[in-house]
Parts: sequence; structure tokens; C-alpha cells
Amino acid sequence: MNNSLTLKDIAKALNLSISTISKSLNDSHEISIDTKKMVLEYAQKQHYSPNRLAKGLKEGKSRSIGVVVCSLDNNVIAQMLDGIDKFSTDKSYQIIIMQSKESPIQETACIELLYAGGVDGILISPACETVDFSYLQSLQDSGLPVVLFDRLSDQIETHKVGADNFKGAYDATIHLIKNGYKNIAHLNTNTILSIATERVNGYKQALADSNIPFRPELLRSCDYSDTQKLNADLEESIKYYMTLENKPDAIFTAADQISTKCLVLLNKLGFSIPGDIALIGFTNTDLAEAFSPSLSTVHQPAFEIGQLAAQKLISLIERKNHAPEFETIMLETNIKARSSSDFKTVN
Amino acid sequence: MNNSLTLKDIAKALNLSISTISKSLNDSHEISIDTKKMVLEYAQKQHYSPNRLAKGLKEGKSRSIGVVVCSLDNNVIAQMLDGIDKFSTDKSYQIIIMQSKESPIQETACIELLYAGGVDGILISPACETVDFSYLQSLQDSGLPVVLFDRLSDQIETHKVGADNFKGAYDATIHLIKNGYKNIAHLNTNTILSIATERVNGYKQALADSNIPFRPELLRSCDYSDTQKLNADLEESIKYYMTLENKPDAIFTAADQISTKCLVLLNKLGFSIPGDIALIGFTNTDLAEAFSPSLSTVHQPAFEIGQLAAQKLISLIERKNHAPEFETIMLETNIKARSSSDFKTVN
DNA sequence: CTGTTAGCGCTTTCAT
DNA sequence: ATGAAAGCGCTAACAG
Repeated sequence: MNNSLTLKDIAKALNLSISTISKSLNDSHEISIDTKKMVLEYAQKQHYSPNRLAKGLKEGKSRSIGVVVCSLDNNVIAQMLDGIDKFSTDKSYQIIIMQSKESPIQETACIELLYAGGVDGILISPACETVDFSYLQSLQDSGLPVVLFDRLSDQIETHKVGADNFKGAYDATIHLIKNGYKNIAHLNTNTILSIATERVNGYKQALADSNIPFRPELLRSCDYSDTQKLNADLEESIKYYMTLENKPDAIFTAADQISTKCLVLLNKLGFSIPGDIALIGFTNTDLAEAFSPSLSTVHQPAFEIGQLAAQKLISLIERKNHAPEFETIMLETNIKARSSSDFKTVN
Repeated sequence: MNNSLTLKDIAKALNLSISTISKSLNDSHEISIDTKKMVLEYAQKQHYSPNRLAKGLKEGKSRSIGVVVCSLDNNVIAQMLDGIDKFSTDKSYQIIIMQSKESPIQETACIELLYAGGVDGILISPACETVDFSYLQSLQDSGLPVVLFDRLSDQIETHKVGADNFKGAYDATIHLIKNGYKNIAHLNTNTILSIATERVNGYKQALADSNIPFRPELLRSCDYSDTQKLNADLEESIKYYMTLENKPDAIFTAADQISTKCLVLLNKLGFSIPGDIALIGFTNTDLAEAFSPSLSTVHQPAFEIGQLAAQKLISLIERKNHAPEFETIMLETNIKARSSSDFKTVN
């Protein structure tokens, strides 16, 4: 620790008691204006700042919140963290970020560490393979506020903030259909989290509403927990698609990594986009327009999701509402149509 | 705060004194094996975890380190944070990340907050316009370890860890020259930080070593503190370059945002890359290969920089070396040649 | 080997 | 209006 000046020091310097100093700095009514002024001035001049640990210990809270994400090195996540940071900082909460690296085990370790570290609440976007929320639930039951963001789950009851994945997937699929594509493949992740099923459902619904039969062989999922496996699964899937007798004319990808990697792979394998196959996918990178070809995307309001999640958590911590009625908030996504899904040219 | 079970609780339950419990849990030699075992077992069963705040208060340290960066939403930074996180977590330090958003004022606010929050040390990559390091220096003088990473400065004496920007720039320029380009423009940022001048110097040296005269009009800088301004400056610079009678046949860009935006802009303005003009730039995004055309880059060992910076800071905190001899470590960059700087075709 | 005690910096009764 | 004292959970010097 670094900090030097304490209440005691000020008290000594001003020939007052510690409690008088404390009360003055907290603007208590039982201190005379003159004394307050004097103390405040001295404190400012000496750059006094209260010891956070002592205050936290005394008050039983740390004014810090723990954030658990799969990875820092990820566009969408970074933008969400930005939002979380903005709101938390405004409310004078510090955020402590930890990474699960898509490992449920490491995720639990993060949560334990944060809990032991005395955070006032936890904000979490679970690893894609997390299935067991009982530990988190038990923490919540014992009084620790928890809010899910980005990747939601039905396995725990609390505030949840994410994108409207069903609608995003629906819109993306409809976009492809409107642009003349009828054989639409869908590449998703191998997670049980609702984020994946919602996107699949949006995709299916769009097909149904357009009277296009759903072809199970066009729906595939890739192992998202490991880059190696993801690359392998992706390549296998694309090759599989392109060797079908009735092969797809478009792919809708449901995850950041998959979308961008898919474009790279299609290029590498020599397929022309959108000539041989069109592409649209979830991802938030603003580099999508620099791609070859520029990539059509489903864009999530990531910053807003982060902000809102932080707001929900802090309201829970400060118990603005005494009987918390949990809500699930889903923010609208946004289709950014670019060249990779241009109108189908008849051939 | 959340945590419930305390030493007192355990002491009561086991009919021992608080200090016996404390010593047992700290594996003190002055406690009998039996007692230790009993205490440990009980503690584990009850999921005891020490109160971090109390411990920190008592020991005068928080086992947390503050990290100040310009932004979370940035490839290179995210990778560095990843490295910092890895090392810190391994050493049981928590990291508290704050963003300056390229504002020196906000940066100072972050530092103050971290200091007041009782971090054991600060890791900082300064905002590009930061010129005054006196506050940071005063904190360091008063005993708070500080380590600079990524963007270094001569204005403060401490450990510094970054990329070898001179060499990176030199290599990039030589790469262009070897591929047949002779009129090489250089786009940099408007910062005083050494990161910019080193890159300029590397560029100039490469020209000199290749007997190519340096043309001042080909060296320009853009305001990096604001996206609007950056875009404007960038567009102006490119247009300026392309209207010169003796216009450049290649551009070397010295910053992440500039490199990718430059590619987008050149495409938008209708210039062919590398036909009309070649391009190579600093950036770490692995999406560079998906660009149109794939972008040649100078890649920084960002993860390693983060790790090493964290290591240096923690060694300072734990005073492994009593008389700290400050060092500046510069890690090698890596040229990734792609299509945007392919061999010049004679025309 | 175990227990008592003081104190880290702060807030908060409860006196004065 | 000000101050004394207790206590948040923990460690460590000192007693026993």
C-alpha cells in the first residue's frame, strides 16, 4: 500500500480528535461550519484520500465489482467492458476483470477469487460450455448480487442483459432471403447457452416464415472452446457444405470468431463471395468493411449492454428496489449489409 | 461485501483463540500438527476465505495493481492486458483497469483514483498527448512502484517495457524498399511520446541506409486523440500525398488505427493497393489477412510486453532487488508481409 | 504450543 | 460542538 495521510495525522496537525475529522470530512451536521472548513481545507491541501480498505472493512463493502468474461482479446467483449467501465466509474465502483478463457473450471476459480476478494457483486458472461450455475446461484442465495450479460442462461434467476439474438438471427436470415438466397446454411457454436439456441430459432423462424423448408444438414456447430478445434471444425463444415449435391448459396454465422474466420477460409479455399456463396455473421468489428469482400454483419449494441448490466448490478447492490423483481433485457441488434451478401446474381 | 465466516467464528466453533486459528491457517511452526489439521479441515469444509480488505489493511498492501490504458477497445491493448492479467493472476494479484480515453486529464484522475484505492503499484501506457509525468513521478518518489509499458517516455525514470519501435519501423521501411518502392510516405501520430519519434527515426534510418533521400513532405502526422479528427487528418493526408507531382508509391503507417483506416480510405478513394500505392503498418489484428487486399503489418509481441511489464512491477512491489536498477526493455517486432506490399510491378 | 493484546484506518454510538 | 471508545477481520509481538 502506498497511502500515507490518515485521519489521525490530520487530527494531530489540527489539534482535534479523529472523530471530529471523520465527521467533518463526511459533512456531518454536528460539526461547526468553521471546523469543517478548516479540516476540509487542510485535507485538500495535503491531498488526503481515505483508505479504501479501511473504509470497506468498516462498512462491510468494497465498492468494487467483479467481472468475468471469456477473454479480453475480443471485440464485442471489449466494447461491453467499456460500457461496464463507464457506468461503474461514474458510480465510483472499481471493476476487477477476470478471464475464464472459455473454461468452466477456470471460471469457477475466478468467481471464488472475486468472492473471497470481497467484491460487492458479480457481472458475468459465462464460458460457452458452462452448464452448472449452482455455485453462482448459491452465492446469490447467500446475498451476493449477480447479473448475467451477453451470454444468458435459464439456469439461474437474476437480472440478465443481452442482445435480442432471436431477432438478430431472424433479421439476418431474412436479409439473405430477400437478396435472393434460398439455401441458407447456419454455423453456430456448440454451447448450451441460450444465446446459441435463440439464434438457431431465429434462423428457423425466418425460413419458416418464408416457406423455405429447414434442412438439418445445413445446420452445424463448431467447438468454440479452443482455437485449434474451431479452425478444424470450421474447415470441415465448409468443405462439407460445398460438397453437398444441393449445396448452400449462403451462410449465416452466429459468432464473432466464426464469422471472420469463415470469410478468411472461404477466400483461402478459392470460393468467391458472394458469387459462390454469400455470408453474413454476428461480429462487432468495424474492420468488417475493410474485408475482402466487405462483410455483412449483425451488430450488437455491446457498449449499451455493458452499461445496462452494470446499472442493474449496482442497483441490486444498493438495493434500490427491496424486493428485486428480476428482468431479462434484450437490446436490438442491427443488420449492416455489405458486399458479402449482395443481391444474388442469377447464373 | 459478501463474505461471512471469520476467524472469530472458527475460533468459537473450535474452542480455540483467534490467533491460534490465524497461525494455523498461515501454517505457523508454533502450532501443533493436530491443531493445524483440525483448523484447516474445518476452514475448508466451511469454505473460509480470508477477508482481503482486513488483510490488506493490516499488512499495508492490497495485492492489487492498477492498470491505466487509453482504451479497452483496441487489439494491441487487449493483448497486452491479457499478458498482464496472466502474470498478475499467477502471482495472486488482482488488476484494476482504468481507461484514459487518450485524455491526459482523465488519465490523472485514473491515477489518483487508483492511488487512493490503495493499489500496490501502477502499470501505465500513457495517453498520446500526455507530456507531464510529474504527478506520476511524485507518486513514485513517495514509494509507489510505477512501470511504463507500450508507450514509453523519457520524462520518468522507472522500468519500461515496450516494442523495439525503431527496429520495427526500420524493418518495415526496408521491406518496402526491397520490394521496389522508393517514394515512401510515413504517417504517424501527433504524440511526443518516444514511441512516435522512434518509429520516425527507424523510417529515416532505413531510407538513409538505402541511399534514398528523406523528403519532409512525405512525413505527416494525424491527431490521434479523437476519432473524428483522426479520420479527417487521414483523409487530408492521403489526398495531399496523391496530388503531389512526385507522389509516393508506398505508405508506412505507425499506429494501429491509422493502418486499418488508411486501407479502408485508400479503397474508398479508388486507389488500388499495392498497384497505385503499397501499404504496411503497425497493427496486431489477426484480421489483417482478411482485408482487401490482405494487409502487411508490423506485429508487436503484445502479450509478452504485458507479461513482462507485470513481472517488472511485481518485482518492484516485492522489492526482489533492493536498489532497483531501472531498465528499458524493448521486444522485437515482426514483419508479416502480405499482399498490400507485394513486389512493385513496373509500369 | 496456545492465548492475550494491540493496532492497521475508519465510522459510529455514546458521552461530555 | 467535540471527543472517547468500540469494533470491522486480520496479524504479530509478547506472555504464559
